[in-house]
This record gives sequence, C-alpha cells and structure tokens, in this order.
Amino acid sequence: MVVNNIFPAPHHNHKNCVDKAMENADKICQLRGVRLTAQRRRVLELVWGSHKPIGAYELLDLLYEREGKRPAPMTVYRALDFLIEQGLVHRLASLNAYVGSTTVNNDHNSYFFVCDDCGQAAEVIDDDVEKVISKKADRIGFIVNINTVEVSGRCSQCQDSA
Amino acid sequence: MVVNNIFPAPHHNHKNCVDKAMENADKICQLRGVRLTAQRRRVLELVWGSHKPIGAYELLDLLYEREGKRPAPMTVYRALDFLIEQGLVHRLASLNAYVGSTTVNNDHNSYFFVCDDCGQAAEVIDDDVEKVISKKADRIGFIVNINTVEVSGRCSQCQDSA
DNA sequence: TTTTTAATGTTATAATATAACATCTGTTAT
DNA sequence: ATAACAGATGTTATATTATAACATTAAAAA
Repeated sequence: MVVNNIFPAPHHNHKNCVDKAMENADKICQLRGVRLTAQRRRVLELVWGSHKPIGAYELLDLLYEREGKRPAPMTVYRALDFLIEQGLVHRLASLNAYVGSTTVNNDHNSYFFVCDDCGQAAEVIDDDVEKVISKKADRIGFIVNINTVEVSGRCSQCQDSA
Repeated sequence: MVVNNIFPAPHHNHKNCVDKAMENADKICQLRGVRLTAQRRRVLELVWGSHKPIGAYELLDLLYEREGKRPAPMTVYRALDFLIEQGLVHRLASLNAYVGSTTVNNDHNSYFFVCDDCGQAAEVIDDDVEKVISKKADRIGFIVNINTVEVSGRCSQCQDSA
C-alpha cells in the first residue's frame, strides 16, 4: 500500500513550488553572503519551472525563448555550477540533467527516484541508505565523499494511468 | 578497523584477473548462445586490462595502439552495448566510464565504491542497500527498475599512502 | 576613488554518444 | 552446396554535453 507518494500530483499548481523555492534561495544566499545574481536566479527559476530534470541545453533554449537571445553554454553551466555548489540544484548523473533541490539547508542525505515514464524525479530524505552504505564503507576502510544514488523505475501515478 | 578491503592490491598480477574474466565471459556467452566476437572480446579485454573505469574514447586510443588503426567510435560503443547487455561490463554514470563486472551470473545487486584518488572502482555485492531502497520505494509506490549507486571517496590504500 | 575580486561575455574546442545506411559474415533452411 | 536471412561490422556524419582560455564589466573592499 502506498503510504506516501512523493511525486508531485500531475496538475498541482507548480508556480507555488517555484515561488517558494525562489524565496528560499534568496534567503539562503543572503544568509551565506553569496550573490544570487539575475542570471543565476533566472536559471534557478527555469530549473524549478520544469517539472522534471532539465538539461543544460534545454535551459539555453528556454533562455532564448524568454530573453530573445541565446546565451553561450558557459553562461548556463556557470550558473548551474554556482547553484549546485550552494545545494540549490542537483545534477542527476544518470540523466545529465538538473533538478531543483528540495533539501537545501538540511544536512540529511538525499537521493532520487526517477520515473522512466513521466520523467519526474523525486528527492528523498532518508538516512537509511546512507547508513547502510557507510557501514559497508567502514568495513572496507573507505572514506565516503559523495553518494550518487539514483533509482529509476515507475512512479505510482504512471502505474495507475497504465 | 578494516575487515576486508575490496580494492585490488596496488601491484597484484592483474593479468590473472583479466584471463579469468575472459574465460568466464567465453563460458557465459556460449551458454547463452550469444557471440563474443573478436571485436567484443578485444574491447572486453581492454576494459578489464585497465585497473580503473575506462572511457570509450580511451578504448579507441588503446585499440589504435594495439591494432594500428583507430576504429570509429560506433565500433566501441556497439561492443560496449553488447557487453553491458550481457552484464559483462558496467557503465558508471558518474564517470562516463566502463568497468568489467565481477558479478556476472549473480542475481544479487551490486554497487560501486570509486576512489577519487587512485581512480579505481570496486564493485560490491550487498543486498542491504537494495533492500533499504526497495523498502522506501514500496512506501511511495515506486516500482524499481535500476539502482544507480556510485559512492565516491577515498580507498584505504590511498589513505595509507597519504 | 583606486584597487581588486567576482561575475559575465565571447570564441573556440573538448569529450561523450548516436543516427543512418552500406557491406560483410556467419547461420539456417532448402 | 547454396540461397536467403539475420546479425555484426564498416563508414560517414552529426548530436549532445561540457570545458578552456582570455577579454570585459560590475560590484565590493580598501
């Protein structure tokens, strides 16, 4: 039985999510004394605006649509670098795509469920996976730096609409 | 305390590993009625020959060294596709690189520890991670297809030689 | 206001991966 | 044996993702 689906409902008002994320990002950057410049803000908005992980070149296309001119790839990659550094965005290695972080200023570990069908990604906070990994790591004398955990499959909504 | 380091010793005789892997691959392909052709065999040998995950274009370079002419990328990618399909090789998404599988014909789940320092990757068979993930997946009604679990950090040997 | 640091612009190119179609080779059926 | 077929390889072109290097501008600090 599905206790708690964490994938966003198909027709929820995503603008709210974006707005909240942007407010939060502003707050965090101010707190940290780093600059969420216009460019970075634009990119973060677009990343959040997409309901699924979005590629760097898709972001370029969207910037083109929005601003009338297509910036160089560097522009987007630099913004993404900053956002990732600040934990505002995650990169999904299995997709070469970027997604807004729902866990900023949260020192718990998170990982991702990615639906092969609708393409959405859900970030999960769950220390259990990290615990198991670090237990194993201890046993082999490995010092963990970064856990890349990306689980592909089918979300409950897509199963229902099969 | 390090109970069991699974990273290969720095100066072990790697040729043995390769030979065994190749024998095993021959056996498996025969059993399955699929063809481990000369090309595929060459690529598998080179993947295994590298003591760390190797990129597709590095493989091309090696093929050039070995055969005197550089094949087209397709050649290598096609061989890799086959090898991955047969579970003889894994692709590490976090590195865009390929590594010989130590767990062919083993239905247990495996994942990777990757040393940022020496670059080596160790494949671990350990159902615990998979169990934790699938428990979480159940709770959110997610049907798991593939687990991408790649843990970066520092292996015990590299810590010793710090 | 200088000076110096951080951010952005710009051009070029690296690195990874796939599409599409032609040809060859090994296997199966006749 | 040989025709027919399927699978594997060859070949050319191109898509996709990402970074390097250096010039310029804008913002913060001295």
